[in-house]
Amino acid sequence: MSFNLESSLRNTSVESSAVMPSPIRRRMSTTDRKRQLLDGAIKFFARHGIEGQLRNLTKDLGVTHSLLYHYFPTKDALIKAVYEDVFESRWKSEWEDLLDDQKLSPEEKLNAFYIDYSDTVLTYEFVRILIFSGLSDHSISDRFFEMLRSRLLPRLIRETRKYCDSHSRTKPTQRELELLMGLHGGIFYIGMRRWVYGQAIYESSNTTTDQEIIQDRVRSYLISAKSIFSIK
Amino acid sequence: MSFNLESSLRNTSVESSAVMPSPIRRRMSTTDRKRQLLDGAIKFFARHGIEGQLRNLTKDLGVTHSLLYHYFPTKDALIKAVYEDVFESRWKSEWEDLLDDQKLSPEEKLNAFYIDYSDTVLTYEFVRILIFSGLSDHSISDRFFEMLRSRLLPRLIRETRKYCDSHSRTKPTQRELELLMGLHGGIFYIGMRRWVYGQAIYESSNTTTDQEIIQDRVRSYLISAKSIFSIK
DNA sequence: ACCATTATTTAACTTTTGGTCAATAAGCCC
DNA sequence: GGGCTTATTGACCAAAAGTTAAATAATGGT
Repeated sequence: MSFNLESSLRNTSVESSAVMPSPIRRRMSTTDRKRQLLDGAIKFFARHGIEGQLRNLTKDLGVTHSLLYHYFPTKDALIKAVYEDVFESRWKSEWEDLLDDQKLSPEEKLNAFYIDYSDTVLTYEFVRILIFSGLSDHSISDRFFEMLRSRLLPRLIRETRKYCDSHSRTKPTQRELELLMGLHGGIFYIGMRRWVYGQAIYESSNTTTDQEIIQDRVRSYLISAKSIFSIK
Repeated sequence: MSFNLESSLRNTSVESSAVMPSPIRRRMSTTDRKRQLLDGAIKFFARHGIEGQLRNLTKDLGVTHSLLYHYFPTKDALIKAVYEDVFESRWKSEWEDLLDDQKLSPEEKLNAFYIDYSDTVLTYEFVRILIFSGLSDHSISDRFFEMLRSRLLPRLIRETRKYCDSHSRTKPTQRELELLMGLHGGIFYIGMRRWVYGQAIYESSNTTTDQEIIQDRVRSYLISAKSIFSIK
């Protein structure tokens, strides 16, 4: 219906005038390109949210936005793929093995676990995408927390009890879980401050590292757990 | 250019056929309507993010989206007004007085403060809007954390030191601040779980309340602070 | 070196959406 | 009750943004 004359003129005149040597059209293998688009989408949606425009996403990658539709039928499908990928690539089954390791003390386990957990989970992409998901449809956040709840929390409580000289095998109480969530949330909050609120957590001159912070907090958690739960 | 015939037909036929008695046009005072629109916008943006469509926002309120432009010149102005309002209405200057109160012990102060802080800050609207702001432009989140950093954290550290039998007036160390942020983040995480991840924190059958959780965590924080900082 | 395949682009269409404005009518004052 | 003010609407516009289809051109196989 509408001619859209001006916009056609603007597009061609500004960017790709007939004189310019047209950029070489690179043709990649299906799998490589799909991977590249997915990685780009992860980075892009992490920054701009899932409402980010596909045209901008592909502009960063040097391809047309139409190309997306060769690999993903709709924007929703792309977002879903992003969620899947970011979730799959971050969750480590080794965490369970680590927490079950017989040779480590409870404190060593918690330290090792939360240090590695922070390294893999508290990244720009993951933190932001997890929160974007939570704010909209919960699609990954639900899965993530289900894994946490069923596979990690019981082990963490078990180790906490061990530290407190208790070997009870009863179901974790609400109070135990909440104290643990205090630690867990406090650690996740490091990622929030850094990647959501944009705070530089500590000055570069300072030698404090994430590791030291986490070790302090784990120690703090265990000490107080002992103090609170050991007293009958 | 385009007639848009179908859509006109669809709109009128579904909703407001000529036979229907046209809904009475209610005329409110400027201040009342503005307040109502602002409140609606807060709720709406908290749920859908600032990318939510104005037409949907006003549909919930039973008015046309054009009416918004009678009160707010642009969408950005509305968002800014939402940010202002939600921020202004939540920050309590009494918190500083409370933490300076001479008659309370450090533990009582921290408990009272974090219980009230949770009640006012850890609401659906505030938590989500703060995070939406952080994810996009930081406009309120920066202001909020600046208030926190300059007015609350020093007082909280001072009380922590008092609890640890130290009356040092030196600038809070990174380590002290990080331990405190562990508590603070752990408490904010309660709101995250509830309003972002959509988790019911504890079963209704359970009698554990937010108050008890917070008291546990404050106690845990103080105990471990004493244990970590008192040992020379 | 050519051909077939298909990755990639160009150009369109459609719907959505922020924003404008003249027309309408609710409430208030006399 | 009539008229004035202005809150409210409805129709509209233009740009944004998702989606599609035909045209183009890399690449690999023969």
